[in-house]
Amino acid sequence: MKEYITIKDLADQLHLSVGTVSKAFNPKYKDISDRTRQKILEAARKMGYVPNPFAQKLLKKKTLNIGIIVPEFSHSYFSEVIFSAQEKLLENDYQTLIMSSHESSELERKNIETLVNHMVDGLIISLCNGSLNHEYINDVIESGIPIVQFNRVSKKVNSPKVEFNDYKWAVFGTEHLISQGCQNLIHLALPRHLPLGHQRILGFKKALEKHRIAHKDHQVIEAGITVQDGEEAMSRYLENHGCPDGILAAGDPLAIGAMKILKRKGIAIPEKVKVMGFTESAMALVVEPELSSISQPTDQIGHLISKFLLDQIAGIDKSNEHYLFDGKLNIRESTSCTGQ
Amino acid sequence: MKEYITIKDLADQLHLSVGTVSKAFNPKYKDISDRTRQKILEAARKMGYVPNPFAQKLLKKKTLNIGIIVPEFSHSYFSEVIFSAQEKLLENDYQTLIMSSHESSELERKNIETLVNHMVDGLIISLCNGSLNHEYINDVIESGIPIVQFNRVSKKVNSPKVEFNDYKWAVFGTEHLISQGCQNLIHLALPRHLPLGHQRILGFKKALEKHRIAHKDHQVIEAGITVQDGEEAMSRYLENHGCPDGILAAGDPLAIGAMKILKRKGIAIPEKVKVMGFTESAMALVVEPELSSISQPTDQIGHLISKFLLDQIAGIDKSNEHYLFDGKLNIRESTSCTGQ
DNA sequence: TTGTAAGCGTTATCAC
DNA sequence: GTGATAACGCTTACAA
Repeated sequence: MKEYITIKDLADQLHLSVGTVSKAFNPKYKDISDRTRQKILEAARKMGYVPNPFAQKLLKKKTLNIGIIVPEFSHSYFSEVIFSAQEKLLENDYQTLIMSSHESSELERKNIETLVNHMVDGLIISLCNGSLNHEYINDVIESGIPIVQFNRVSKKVNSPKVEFNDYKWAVFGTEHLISQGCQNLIHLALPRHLPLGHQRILGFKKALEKHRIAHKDHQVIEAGITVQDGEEAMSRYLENHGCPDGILAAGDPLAIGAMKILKRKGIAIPEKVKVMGFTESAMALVVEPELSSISQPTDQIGHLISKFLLDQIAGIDKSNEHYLFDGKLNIRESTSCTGQ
Repeated sequence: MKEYITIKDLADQLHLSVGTVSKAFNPKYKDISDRTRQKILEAARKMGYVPNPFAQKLLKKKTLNIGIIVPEFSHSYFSEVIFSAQEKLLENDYQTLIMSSHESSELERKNIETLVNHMVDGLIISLCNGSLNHEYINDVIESGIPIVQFNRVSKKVNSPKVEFNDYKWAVFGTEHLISQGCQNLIHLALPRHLPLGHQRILGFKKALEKHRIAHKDHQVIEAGITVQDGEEAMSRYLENHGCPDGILAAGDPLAIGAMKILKRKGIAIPEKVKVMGFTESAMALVVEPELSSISQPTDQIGHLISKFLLDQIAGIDKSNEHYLFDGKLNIRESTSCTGQ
């Protein structure tokens, strides 16, 4: 066990009282001579003094910890947002406790409980697929722990929300496909209970209507999340309805799954069918042909969720905030014949 | 700010002293009647009492915090190891503080300082590329904070080490290529100062020697880490030395970069050249042809590093441990003509 | 300008 | 069996 220098050690060394030494570290105390302050700071540096954060946390009744819960962090979207949030929080002297629910509502609940038990002053959360914890989370907020939701949010939870403008960018993505000549489009959608998936569906339909392209219900397929989900949905669709000429996937993994099946069947991308991803990941540049996708400003998202949470903690109410970020359409080979 | 129930609240409520209440929660105190203990536990449950961990940490001089520093966590290898380590540590009542050095020696140093100042009881670390912190880390250990190294370790740091058996599996990987008929092999290596990269180089050479395949120095190329590094190295090699018939890349990204260039030049994989990755990532299944690679048991790695650290904290010396994990050779299309 | 002392929520050592 | 009290390291109002 490491032995740390305490304020008392410093005080003894310098023949001062602990009170005086403590004040030296806090600029708000002007009632201390510059000379003693310098002497104390100097000695502290030399002896390697660091204040005991637990004593501070105990006294101040603030944990200076923030919990972040995400459904998974193998996907780079979440690791990027986490890194950026952590950076911002650290600047404000907050430590970050990161947990993953692994898309399990139960584990999500356990994680929240762990963090709420005195560990954190606030919580940043992206709900897992099929989360049943709305009420519990509202209780947590009620009890005095502010929460910020991002990415996968629930309207039932009364907190600031940070999302991507899924509707708008689903329109843009679809319109890009249309502009490339697609007329028989499908949308590989996320599980229906994810609101962000719903917005993408609405955006897809809106674009079709705007361009007066008739469409039927079966053109929106509730596929899932993973590469495998994409494969299965694509296979099923091909069997039942033949080949579309444009696909808007609600996520890169879905798009990649679909591409696997198409390539296996010898259907040329982008000549016969154009494919568009969503929430760009590193994989977009690895598949062949390279996948057009919509990138999200993970850096800005991380900073904003931190800011909202810090505001809430400071008593500035942001619970009605609902910020929608814009992204970028990255056109690559999978949607542009000319790009070939 | 959330208001928590304290031991004092419980004591007042039950007309008992704080001392008695405290003892009720710790089974080692037998000098308390079963009836009062039950009464206390009951009341605690009802009122939602949870002990304040900061008061405990302060008193016990144990923080029950562990720091984990990795060079990046967008790569799934690290997120998997972290998740598994966190799971094991949580079982033992330890919280995890996760930080990323983003392959920067400076940020790595700052992260270590942050964690040390937050008085973590121990540190798990995978060094960044080009880390200059050996001495500082040894000082940290010297000061009484145990450290466990994994994946990217340095011999100069005196701590338990957990690695993959890079040498052995580089031999296996290379032999697989040879068994598929390759005779003109190259190795796309990691930066030279990474010991794990060095082991893979030695393994590659060993396999060639064992099978009496002549080779020259230029067949081992210090490429880097990223997809782009792989592209550049491959381009350069093709220009200067023509096309090899087998490539062992020291990482999936390098392999994928090389494949991009080969495909662009119209060189058929696996017919003309076979490509093998290392430390399998999700990308292996996304590229085309699917990439043969060597997978690592991230779960077991996470558990073992946690165990080593907990042992060190408990005073059981493991500083001379150097565990080498074995992996699995996953053969896919990129190395098997028949698989086509 | 500096020192004193109470208190944050626990645990553990003694009395009673 | 239970209660009082000191201690962990720090901050802060108040006294000197």
